[in-house]
Amino acid sequence: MYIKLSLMNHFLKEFKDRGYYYQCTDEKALDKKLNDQSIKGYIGFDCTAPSLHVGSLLQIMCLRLLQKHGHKPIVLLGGGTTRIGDPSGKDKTRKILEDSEIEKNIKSIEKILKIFLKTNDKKVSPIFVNNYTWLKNLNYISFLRDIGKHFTINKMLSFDSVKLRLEREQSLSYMEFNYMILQAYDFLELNNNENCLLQIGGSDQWGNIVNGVELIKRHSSKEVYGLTTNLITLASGAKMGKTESGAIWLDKKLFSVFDYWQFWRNTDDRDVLKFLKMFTDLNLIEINKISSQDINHQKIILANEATSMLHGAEASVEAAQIAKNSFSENSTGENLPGTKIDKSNIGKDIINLITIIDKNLSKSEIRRLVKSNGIKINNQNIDDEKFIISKNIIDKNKFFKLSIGKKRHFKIII
RNA sequence: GGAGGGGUACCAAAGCGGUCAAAUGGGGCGGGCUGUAAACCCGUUGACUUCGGUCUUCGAAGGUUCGAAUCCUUCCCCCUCCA
Repeated sequence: MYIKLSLMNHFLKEFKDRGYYYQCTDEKALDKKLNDQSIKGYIGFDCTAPSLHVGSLLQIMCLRLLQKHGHKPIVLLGGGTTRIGDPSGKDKTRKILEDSEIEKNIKSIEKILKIFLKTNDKKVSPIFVNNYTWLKNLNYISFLRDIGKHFTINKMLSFDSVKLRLEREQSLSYMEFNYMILQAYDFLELNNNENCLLQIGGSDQWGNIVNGVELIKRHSSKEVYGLTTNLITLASGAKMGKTESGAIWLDKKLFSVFDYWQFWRNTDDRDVLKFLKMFTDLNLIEINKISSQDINHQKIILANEATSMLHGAEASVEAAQIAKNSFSENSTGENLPGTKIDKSNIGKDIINLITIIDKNLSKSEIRRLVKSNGIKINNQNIDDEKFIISKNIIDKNKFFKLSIGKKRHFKIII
């Protein structure tokens, strides 16, 4: 009995200690609820993108934390609401996706979430729902009578997502205007069907979440809770999860394991402790100990933890090994993931070769790289743009190492 | 509806007949220093190039001119103030 209680206990405390907490509809009541019983809590995921990226990782960590404390996470995939588009924080109506695309997105997003929420404990195994299943069949008249009557336009107009749009005189379609009602209805639906008592979301979701809580109070006279997470601010002021070169995807098809590991390894010194707390399973006492160690060591721990959580321990170790090898001076590149090229490429010059390796680089850019000592073959600087890929550079194992800048290394297999 | 201001490269913002592939800042990229960090310093930042140049860019389409981002016409889109 004692053990069971302690497992459930202090979800909110840890939620705060890890730096997730932003606000809560009724903190005391929720804390009591969470400590008294195992509940179900949900987070909704938008299905606009082909996968999830690091920007959604905090929400995923919240669901994991629920599990850790003996609560059951519900993943709501916004198959229905994605067809409408959340106006929060957006100036313009988003382009509406094709149904087939949304379905495809849902599948790959679900796949990622299943990795993070995998557990042998049935009591906390995740429930996946798609709000399209209930939204698609809504009857307009009865919806307006049952649900619509609980919303006043006066109040709806006061929400930031709506207000900001109107203030800037940017059009807000009636369709989008309904988004918040649908999200509130989702909560009601989950409360009815699953007895879900909690919705978690980013701080920008506060308005939508509160709507759900209030709808349930009015419609079903039941008390449920909303909890929001901090917006992550990086030391550099940039947005978490997006880099110049694009999003940090959680799908290895879109963003390789090695790059993912590197992403964490390259964390700004000032963000390391924050990230260890937010994005690893290490307990806080342990993190505290780690934080006094060498900063680079801390980053490696962060990278290992974050990568193995998503891609598995084995892949993480491999990535760490590749990193170790590729950043040591005399690495032959043997351990790098290989890129195969056709042997007809022997005899081509360096410019044309790199065109094949990175299709985003233009020939002018490659020329510039060569001129500014940015290209290496087998750790040798290439300063002639007419350098020909000849047989002499190829190792007996039929590969050579190509480096673009200091951080991008390729094992080119012929 | 009335009056005015504006759309320039990834972003912000100068240029307002030739010397403009377009100042400056931010961002990016490469190099240096270091620790695969930050800060800082240097270089670079349309494409193609036989490195001589060539081609495409300043909201869109036309026009004037030897010559236009710059002048004219039409159109599209934004913003501010008044009603």
